[in-house]
Amino acid sequence: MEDGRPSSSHTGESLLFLTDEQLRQGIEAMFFAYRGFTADPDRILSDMAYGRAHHRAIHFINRAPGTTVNNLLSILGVTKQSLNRVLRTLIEDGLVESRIGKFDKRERHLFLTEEGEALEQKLSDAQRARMRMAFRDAGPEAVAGFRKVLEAMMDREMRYTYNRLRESGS
Amino acid sequence: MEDGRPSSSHTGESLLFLTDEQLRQGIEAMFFAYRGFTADPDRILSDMAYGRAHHRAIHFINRAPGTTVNNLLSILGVTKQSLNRVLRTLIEDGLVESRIGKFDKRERHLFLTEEGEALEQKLSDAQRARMRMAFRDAGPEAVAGFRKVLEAMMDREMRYTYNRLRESGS
DNA sequence: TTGGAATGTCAACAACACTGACGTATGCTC
DNA sequence: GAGCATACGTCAGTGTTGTTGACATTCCAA
Repeated sequence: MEDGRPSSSHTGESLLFLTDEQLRQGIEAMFFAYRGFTADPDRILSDMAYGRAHHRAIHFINRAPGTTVNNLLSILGVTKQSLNRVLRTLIEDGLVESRIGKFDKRERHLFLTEEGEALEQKLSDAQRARMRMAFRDAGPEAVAGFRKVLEAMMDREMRYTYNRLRESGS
Repeated sequence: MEDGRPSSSHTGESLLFLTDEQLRQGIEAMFFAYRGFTADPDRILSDMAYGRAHHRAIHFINRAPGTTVNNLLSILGVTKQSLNRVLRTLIEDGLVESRIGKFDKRERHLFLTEEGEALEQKLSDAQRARMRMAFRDAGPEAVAGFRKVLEAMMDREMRYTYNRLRESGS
């Protein structure tokens, strides 16, 4: 594969990555990589009574402290009933604190407790270690491409959310 | 972010993609992109009685026709009970055919029927359309980097499986 | 005061994963 | 041929995470 021709045809070279076979390989790469991506936190969580949904909630509460339930809902893309079940256990277990809004008292602002931050750290350490390894192995140019393709693959609203988090994060 | 220094320090530039903030953004990119990645097939499947698990089975049976149950099991990384539930419905509905092994009669070799191929086509058309768009928007160099990072993110066995499928596919 | 928004909660259900146990057919080895 | 291992299927139970639908509460705003 990789065509073999001595890189003469410009169009041939620049469109090769759009063949069905290349697209299929991209699809499979996403599938297998996502498995690796979630494997480490999943292992940690399986010992406790928590799952991937708890991880996601903890991640984004840590990322945007004081976020409202509604906001978190739109980030995670699940129903409030589904999120509520997760949030309730996290609050009961003392990992998340829910404070009534100062201005709008209907809103609940979510924060991690010290204990919650400790778990977040533990989970994200594992996940970042894998990401760091992958980034290091692949090199900076590859990482830029990785981010570019992933961003192009998101739905519009998700891309917007993603970029808002990026701005606030750094 | 982006450090601000006038790109003099080579090490600073090439290691910037390993900061915690950059790694977190990589993690979030994976999360949001995977949502987009599965969104289109999910929409199609939600109309029928099938889910993501059926899609995965159909995809890999199409990709490696005649694969055994055990082989499919190791590709998908689930238990045989979980796969069996999915396979049973697909066989009952006439999308998948299971043939007894010619040499080893304990084995079952799996194939898509015409109807199964039709659904596979429909699902992968949607998924490839998104992948094609993302690849086109990002450009060939980005695609190469995307693949490089994803491959580095896989577990070893998955990387092996992924590459074996690549060889057989093209 | 009435309407709407944000939130919480209850109930029922489905998809998809898991473990554990058991059965059947087949293949391999001694 | 006997005994063990392998490949596959199945039954039963359980857990996480998602969904709808219905309804209550609280609060803000017109």
